[in-house]
Amino acid sequence: MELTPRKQKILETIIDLYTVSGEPVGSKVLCENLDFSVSSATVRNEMSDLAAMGLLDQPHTSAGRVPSEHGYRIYIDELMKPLPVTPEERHFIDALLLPSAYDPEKLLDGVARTLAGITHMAAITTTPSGSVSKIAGVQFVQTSRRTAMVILMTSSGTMYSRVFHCNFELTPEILRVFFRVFNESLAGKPVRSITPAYIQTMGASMGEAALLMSSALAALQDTAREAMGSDVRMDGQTNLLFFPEFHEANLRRIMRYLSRPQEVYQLLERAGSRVYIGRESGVSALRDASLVIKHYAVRGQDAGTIAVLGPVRMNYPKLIGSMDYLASSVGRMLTELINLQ
Amino acid sequence: MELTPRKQKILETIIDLYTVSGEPVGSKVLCENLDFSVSSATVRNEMSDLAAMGLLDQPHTSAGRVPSEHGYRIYIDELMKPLPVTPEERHFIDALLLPSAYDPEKLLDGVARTLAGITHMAAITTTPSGSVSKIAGVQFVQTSRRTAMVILMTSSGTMYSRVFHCNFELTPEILRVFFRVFNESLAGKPVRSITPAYIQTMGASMGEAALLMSSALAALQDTAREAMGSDVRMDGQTNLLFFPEFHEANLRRIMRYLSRPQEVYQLLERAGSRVYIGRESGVSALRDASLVIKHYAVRGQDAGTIAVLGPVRMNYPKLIGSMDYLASSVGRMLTELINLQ
DNA sequence: AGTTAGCACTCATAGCAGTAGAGTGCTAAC
DNA sequence: GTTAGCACTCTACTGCTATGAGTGCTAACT
Repeated sequence: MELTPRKQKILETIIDLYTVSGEPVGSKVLCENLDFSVSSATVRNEMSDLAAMGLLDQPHTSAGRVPSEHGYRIYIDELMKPLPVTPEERHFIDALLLPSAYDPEKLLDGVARTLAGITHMAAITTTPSGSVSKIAGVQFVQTSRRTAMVILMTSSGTMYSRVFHCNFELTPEILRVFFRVFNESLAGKPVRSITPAYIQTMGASMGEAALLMSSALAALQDTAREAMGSDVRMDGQTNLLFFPEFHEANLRRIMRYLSRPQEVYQLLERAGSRVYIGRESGVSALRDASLVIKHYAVRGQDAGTIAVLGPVRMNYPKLIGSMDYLASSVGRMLTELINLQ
Repeated sequence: MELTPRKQKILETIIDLYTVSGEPVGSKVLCENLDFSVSSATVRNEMSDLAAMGLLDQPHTSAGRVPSEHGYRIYIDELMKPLPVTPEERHFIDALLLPSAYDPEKLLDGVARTLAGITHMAAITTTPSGSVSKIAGVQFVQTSRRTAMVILMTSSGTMYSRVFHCNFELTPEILRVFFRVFNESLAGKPVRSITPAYIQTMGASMGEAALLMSSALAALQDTAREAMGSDVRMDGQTNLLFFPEFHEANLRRIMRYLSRPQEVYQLLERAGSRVYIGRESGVSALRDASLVIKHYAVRGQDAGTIAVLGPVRMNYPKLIGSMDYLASSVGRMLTELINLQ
C-alpha cells in the first residue's frame, strides 16, 4: 500500500498529538486537529490502512491509535525536518556552555549538564578513549616537599593528573630529570602503549634512577589507565522519573543499564549519528526508550558523541535541531582548545 | 507509662521484623519471634501500651503495628548499639577505597561510591568548602606554547586546576615570574579572600605586568570560585528506586531535593553526627526517608561529612557501624595525605 | 471511486456489592 | 499479671454491571 500525502499528514498529526498527550489518538480528536476537513469515518479508514502498513499500533480494540516503532522510523527518516535552534536558544545554550568552555576536562561534563538542562531528559557524552589518542607530553608539578603531581596530556586535548609521594625530598632539578626522561620515552606514543610491561621496561632501562622514579611511574600508569578508560559523562538521569512511561521495573532496568558506562560507551561509539527507537538499539533495557545519538568532530575527525535518552514519545525535530547545534559547538570549542596548544 | 524491659524487647523485635519485611507486624508473628514465650494476647496488651506511648503507629484498625518516628528515635538513642564491622567487611571497604586513596580530589568521590556500594542506598559526602581553608600555594604548568594550567592548592589538601591561554608565547621564565608573584601575594591567605575585587587589586599593583597576567588571574579566580563552592559528592541515588517505600511523587521529591547540592550541603554541615528520622530533618522532601550523618575529622578537626539516605526502615546498627569505620578511615587517609605535604 | 452517516460491537474502566482473612480490643476466667 | 475466646473492624480481593470511548462495517451519497 502506498503512503499517500494524506496518510503522511495523518501519521504526522498522530505523532504530534501523541507526543504532547501520551494518550492513544482517536479518530474524532484526530480529525479535529487535521488542517484539511474530512469526516472521522474517512480518517478511520486511513488509520486502518496505516495500521495495516504497520505504522500504527492499537493498545486494544476500543482504544485509539499509537505510532508504532516503524511509524516513528518513517516519520524520522522521511517526514520530519530538524527544527533549527532559534537565536534565543542559541544564546541560551552558549551561556550554559560558557563556564566549562576553557577546560577540555570539564567541557564534556558541562555539555552533558547543558543537554540534560535543555531537553529535560537524560544526557550522555563520550570522548574518545585513550585507545586512539597519543601522548602529547607529561608534566610534573611539585605540590609539597615530598609530593608532586604528574600530568598526562593527550593529543585529544584531555589531561589526567595524579599526585604521588616520594620518600625523599623533591627538588626542581629532580623534577626536570623526571620531565626529560618521561617525555623522551613517551611523547608521541599512543596512550595505549603505557602498559605495566612498558612501565617495567622503562624502569629497567633507568638503572638506579628507577628507584627514585618508582612512585612517579606508578602515578603515570594510573593516569594512563584513566585515560584508557572509556570516558562517559551522564547527567539528568533523574529527569526520566517524570515521564509516565518510565515506571517501576521499566525505570529500574534503564537506570541499571546506565550504571554500566562501558556498555553505554560501546553502544554510542559504534552507532554513528542516528536515532534508536525502542527496540532498535538491541538493548533490552532500552526497549521502551529512544536514544538520539550525534557524533561531533574535532579538526574534521570523529571525536566523540553526545546523546539523549528519553521516552519514544519525544519531540524529535526540536531535539535533533538542538543537538545538531550543540554537537557543532562542542566540536568547534574542542578544535579551538586543541589548536591553542 | 514506663518503658519496661519487656516493652523495650517488644519494640526492638517489631523494628527488626519490620526492617526486613516492610509489613506491619501483628501480635501473632511477633510473639513467635520473641525470645521469651508469652501469648499473643499479652503481646497485644503491650503493643497497645506502646501505641499509647506514641512508639508504634497503626496504619488502620485491623492492621498490625509499625514503629513510629518516635519509636525509632527511642530505639536509636536508647536501645540499639552500633554493630562494629567485621574484619572481612573492613578488608572489603579498604579494598573499595584503595583506588582513590592517593588523590584527595578523588577520595571523596571514591568514598561516596564505596558507601553507596556497601549500603545499597544513596550516599553523600561533603568536604569543607574553601570558606574555611587557606591557600597552601599556587603552581603553574605549561601545557603548550601558549597555554598553561594554574593549580590552586589548599590547606585542606584539595587541588583545583584550570587551563588558560595567553596571546603571547609562554616561557619557563615567565611562568617562574607568575609563580613568584602569585605565591607572594596569596600563600597563607584564606581562599575566600580571592574575590574579584582582590584580583583587581593584584592586577593594579603589577602595573604593566598585569596585562600579561590577566588570563592567569581570570583562571585563578575560576579555581577559587570552585574551591569556595560547597563540595558535595553523591552516588547511588538510583539505589533508592528499589525501595518500595520510595514511589512516584515521593521518589521525585527526594531526587529533586538531591539535585540541589547547596541545600544538601547545608543540612549535612549544620547537623552534626546524628540520625534524622523522617520529618526530623525539617526537609519536607525527606519526610519519608532517614538520613544518617557522620562527621569525620582531619588532624582532629571537624573536616566534612559522610551521609546515607534511605528508607526509615533500615538496619541502623549495621549501617552506623559501617559508617563509623568509614569515617575514621577517611579522616585517617586525609590526615596522612596532608601530613605528606 | 472516494466520502460520509449510522449503528452494532468491543473492550477498558469505574463503581458497587459481597466475602475472606488478618488483626485488634475487650471480657472473663485462670 | 496472663491467657483463651470472641465479637468487631477494616482491607484486599472477586465478580458483576454500567458507561463510554472508539472502532469496523455497511449502505447511501456525491
